[in-house]
Amino acid sequence: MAATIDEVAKRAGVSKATVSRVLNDSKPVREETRQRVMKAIRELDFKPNPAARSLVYKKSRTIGVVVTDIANLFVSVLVKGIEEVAYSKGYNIIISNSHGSAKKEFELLTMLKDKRVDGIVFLTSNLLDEHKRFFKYVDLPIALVNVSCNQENVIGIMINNYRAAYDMTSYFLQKGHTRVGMIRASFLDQLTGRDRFVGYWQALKDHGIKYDESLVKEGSLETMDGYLVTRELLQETTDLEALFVACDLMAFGAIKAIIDHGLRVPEDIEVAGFDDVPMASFYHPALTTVRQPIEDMGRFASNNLIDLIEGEIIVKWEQILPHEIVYRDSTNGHLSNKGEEIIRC
Amino acid sequence: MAATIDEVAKRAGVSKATVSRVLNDSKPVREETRQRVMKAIRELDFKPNPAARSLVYKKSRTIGVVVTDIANLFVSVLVKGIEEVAYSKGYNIIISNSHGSAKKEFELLTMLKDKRVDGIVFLTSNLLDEHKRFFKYVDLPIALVNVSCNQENVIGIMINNYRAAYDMTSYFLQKGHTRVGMIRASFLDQLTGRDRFVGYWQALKDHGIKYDESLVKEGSLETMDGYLVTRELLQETTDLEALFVACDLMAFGAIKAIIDHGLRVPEDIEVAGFDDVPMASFYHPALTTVRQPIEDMGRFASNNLIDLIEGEIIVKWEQILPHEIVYRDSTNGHLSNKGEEIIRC
DNA sequence: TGACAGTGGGAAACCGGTTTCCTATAATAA
DNA sequence: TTATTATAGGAAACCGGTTTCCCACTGTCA
Repeated sequence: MAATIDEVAKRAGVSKATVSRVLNDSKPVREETRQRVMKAIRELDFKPNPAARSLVYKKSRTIGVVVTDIANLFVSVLVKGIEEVAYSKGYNIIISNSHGSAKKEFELLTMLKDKRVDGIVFLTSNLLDEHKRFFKYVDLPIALVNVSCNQENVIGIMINNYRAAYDMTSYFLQKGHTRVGMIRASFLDQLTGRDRFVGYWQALKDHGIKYDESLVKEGSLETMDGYLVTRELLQETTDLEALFVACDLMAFGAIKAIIDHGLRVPEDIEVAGFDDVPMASFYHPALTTVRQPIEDMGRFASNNLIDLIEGEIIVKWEQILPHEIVYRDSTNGHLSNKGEEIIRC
Repeated sequence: MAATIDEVAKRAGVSKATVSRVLNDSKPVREETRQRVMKAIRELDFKPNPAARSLVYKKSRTIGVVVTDIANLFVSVLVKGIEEVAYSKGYNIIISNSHGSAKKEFELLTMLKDKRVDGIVFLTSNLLDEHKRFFKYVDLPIALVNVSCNQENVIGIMINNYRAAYDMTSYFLQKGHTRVGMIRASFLDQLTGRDRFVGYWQALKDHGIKYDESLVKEGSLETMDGYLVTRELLQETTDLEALFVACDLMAFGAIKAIIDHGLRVPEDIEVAGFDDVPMASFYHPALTTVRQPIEDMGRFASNNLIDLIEGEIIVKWEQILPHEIVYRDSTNGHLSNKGEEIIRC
């Protein structure tokens, strides 16, 4: 259907080698000839077949993206950033969902390797040693989001999760709360989950508050789980003053659970989330949260990965992006209490 | 790096034609030979190069997905459905965002054609005649979501938007409300937007309520716009009793605006949305809404498109999926008032 | 005028598969 | 035993590009 280089060559009265030269200006071509070729290309609406090109170049100009669940707000915003940069650099992305299963993740990584993608952006909720071994096996440039992995050809993009959690918890403590709970990511989630939990733990310690295990619950990263787990927490505890939730989606569920339990946010219990997904400011009450530059994280992942693919020299194998804390109604605004306020960290 | 068919052939002591035959069992091969080849394939971890294959088959086993904004909840859930089916059938999807701009849409459709995708799933907020002409030009199987287009090689997947809007509006009217407003999709959005508006309009008419233009506002499909537009509406109107919003994301913004305006939902104003995005049941108050089977719509789009690509006979060029109405707190439950209740339509 | 370098462009090899065409051998029929 | 027919599998063409290799032609210098 589509025109081939041979047809262009014939129409322009040259060999296909010449057409190729014009296409990529890889070798000087006489101006008059170039014009003839260009004309033929235009007239036939010729576009080189990417499969044929990949075959010679041994590059597919495609990057694979493995995520836990594209329907998750954090993930889809991330993908948006990835896509934007990839597209602008002439790469395509192919997306696949692992549903958080490590088995599926390996399956997908293998599939992508077999599809000959040039590199992979990988978002997992739990980086295992097995993953690291696998990275060596697939032998492709890889960009990890939210995790780092000190390994050849693997770059990491993240924020300082520890610091963010520490600051958010400290904020509660500085307001004088002593019963501050946390909904953290379930145990499997080692990476960001652990850092955020440790930040919480350390802040308590530094403020001389004893860590109380009964105020900490674990959930997967979904709204439903935030709801269920918080309901449990409320049934077991009566003096909770503030709750730090490890991601916004769970925080929405947590707030809902608190209200359904007959308490008010922030009057009875203050709640803070993590991520600043697009909905956070429109939830009622508007959610105080740690703003991750999610879309930027996607852009960076894409950008650095493509640099790596194209053989640029990588100086920063680990990229820590700045985060902000956004104070909104769910914690009754900032200390100074002037409505939404953003603190850059 | 990766093994080629020649290496496999050499190792198995056969010609590459034979390896290919074993790979695709396209012609009988002696069992003993097949075993030898299989062994070589296993030992070299050989996977046929998809670029080389595409070149011969003139098929890329890739489908392009053009959406307005992947970070939108409706869209990402849709993509999830698309991906699931495509993956299970051995297709990859490549995603691109149009940001709702028709110019970008044409650019992307062209790009996908040039990339030699086998078909395209297309989600637009506004189907123009120019699009239809373009479909002819790209000459590829196309699946449209939320729109139909009576044209060769173009299939449509949608729900009965008119009916859903009609039912939802009637519900308000049956409760005795007479001042029922609507936030509809902005004018550009002809397709689903129009059907939903006409459903609202017709329901009013059938219940003998005069259509009042001042109760209808338009917004893009984002939360922020729902907020802004509702705020305007509230400033201009004092006797609003119920509000039907054309999509959940805008409905969240609308509820927020009502509360910020000092009124209560549902006590003062009842609000209903459209879509049933994952967050709807966890918003506070939980949102009454039309449940579109979004993920299923994605699955159907993917499935039917692949059938079309593979030359199956298509009987239903237009697929109307069933919708449901989910009654939740934002309208104070169903007529019978028994909490969340789902009516299948 | 002849030797030599520089330049434009064609022929052919190549990328890694699939498929057509054909031959050698085994199996069957006469 | 010979003629005929299947069957397995090799050689080569092909898909649509890029790149190497080489040659013809032009312009420069001796």
